[in-house]
Amino acid sequence: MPTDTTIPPVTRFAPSPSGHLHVGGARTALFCWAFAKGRGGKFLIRIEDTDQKRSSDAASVGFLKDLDWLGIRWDEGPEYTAPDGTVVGGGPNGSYFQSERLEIYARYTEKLLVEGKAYEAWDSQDELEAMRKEAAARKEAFRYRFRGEVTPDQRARYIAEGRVPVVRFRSPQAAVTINDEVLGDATLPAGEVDDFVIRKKDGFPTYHFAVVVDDELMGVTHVLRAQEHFTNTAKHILLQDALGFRRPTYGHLSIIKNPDDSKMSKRDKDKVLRKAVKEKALTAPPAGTVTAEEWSRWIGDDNVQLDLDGAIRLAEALKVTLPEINVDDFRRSGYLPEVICNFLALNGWSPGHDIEKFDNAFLKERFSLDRVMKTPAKFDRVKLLAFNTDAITGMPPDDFARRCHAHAVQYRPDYLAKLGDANFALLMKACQERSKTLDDPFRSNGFLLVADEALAFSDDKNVRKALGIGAAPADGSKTGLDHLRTLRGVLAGLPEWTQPALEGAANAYAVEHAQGKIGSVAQPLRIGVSGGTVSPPIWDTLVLVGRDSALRRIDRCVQWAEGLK
RNA sequence: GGCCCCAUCGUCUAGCCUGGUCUAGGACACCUCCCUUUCACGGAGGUAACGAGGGUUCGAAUCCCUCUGGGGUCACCA
Repeated sequence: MPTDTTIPPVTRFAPSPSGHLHVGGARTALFCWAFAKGRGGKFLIRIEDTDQKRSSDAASVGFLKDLDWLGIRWDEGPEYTAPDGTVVGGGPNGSYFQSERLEIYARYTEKLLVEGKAYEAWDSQDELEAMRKEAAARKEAFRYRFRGEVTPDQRARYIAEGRVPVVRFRSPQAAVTINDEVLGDATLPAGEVDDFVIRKKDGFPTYHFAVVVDDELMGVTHVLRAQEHFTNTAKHILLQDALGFRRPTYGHLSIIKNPDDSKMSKRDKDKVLRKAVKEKALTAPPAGTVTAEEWSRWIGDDNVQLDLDGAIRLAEALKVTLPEINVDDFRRSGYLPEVICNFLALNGWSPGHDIEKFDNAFLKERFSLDRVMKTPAKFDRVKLLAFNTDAITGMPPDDFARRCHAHAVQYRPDYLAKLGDANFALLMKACQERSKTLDDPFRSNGFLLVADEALAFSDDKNVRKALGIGAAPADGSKTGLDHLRTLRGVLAGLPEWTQPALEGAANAYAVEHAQGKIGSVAQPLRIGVSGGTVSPPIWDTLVLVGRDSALRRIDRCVQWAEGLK
């Protein structure tokens, strides 16, 4: 069925309540948004909270913040006030929380009941289980079918027994053809769909029923959702026909996988931690990570997830890196929202013509269902990082500084407190071309934060080599440590502590004492003030650390290095 | 297991619908070299794929069949 381009499409993103937006969900939302907005249509959000076992408090719509951060805004849906004060959401189609639409579903359930297209079923869980087992024994797939009329007498008896019925849909035994704009048409043979439940014992509709009713009432024309729903679609089509509803156009999106081919999942963080715990054979939580109670609950059940803060603390203690799974994880790691969108879109869609870099405006303009991939994509974080690096190094310096500052306010307040405005600006200038994320200027320069007395010098191969420890030059020439010692005095006598002054002095020194090889004096200096062999350009680093601190640190370094011999 | 879907470099993909221009293109990763005060950036090269087998055709990555492999789904979860 070709897409009717004359009517502005309406799409929706309909997740179950969640505090965090998962990468896969983000892509679905992005595609829904791009498809509708690129065609003058509407994009709406609906919360599928018909499972009472899942909490649905305010935190359940935390993912709206992530969506907004990505630059995806909805025309209708839950209300949300963006950081810039804009109020998003609302709309004429009633509550966008399914749990608040119960009377609507009841009306349609009643209609089907009256028309004989649905019926009450009184089976208990145990009885259903027995039927399933029986079918399994016969090596058949279990499909629930109408089990005969229940007489008023029987009904009264069931009620007296305290049974509560569910309502099941009397599925027509007909082949169902699903028209899918991504996968193409597929026909399920007659009898594949059983008499599934549409109203649960607790009175709530099942997902299948609520979805069909809401999509009709909200005027949804295109349903773009994860491929796991593909088979469900037959149920929805049958229901739409029975209710006299319009059939939306479908498009089923492939899942996103981890590099190891497993499905990308919220549990991946815990998986990494469990593996580390097992490898280290830990039997108790490291101090300051999680409580003993949380630990035992978590260890005892693979389905239990640690809360984010606890997981982060544990990861630090175990020295493992948690995989980024949620949009917010990537935000925290310093990825740019426009890059996330770009990359996400590339996982499953391509504009062709070897175009890879584009923004949401382009995506909106060019997105079409016929170019959506049918195959699952592996989420390649390395390529994402490369994209992020390109975006960051290509950014106007002022933008970089501004966005890093915003990032620091959120996630690195300690740097803001420690560095003054001038030094913050200098750090930005020194770091942009070597940063892959907005977080890199902070994450890789921890030495700026520590007290001089607390700076740890790392005893590794590169440090030893640069300082000439353990392997003094055979020709008797000076070691890095010798240079550092002498240079300390030179620098201490400098009239001013600026990059040109420092560079000039060090260069003059190198020409005179190190065959002009600036590297042999720069590295020892770097180790002296940063504790290691990696830092921003040395002259900037020296200024950032400051004269007094730099000299103190060099003294400590010399002392430390002498102790090594 | 039943049913449905899918299959191009290690990865994301272009090409497939409308067979020849594909000795299969791009990007990330990887390797080599260059640049370099560290790290990173950058520059120049390079390795690398049509899952297998049958057809159809003058000609197939492109069309058909089989096999193999992968995914999804079979809940009073969504």
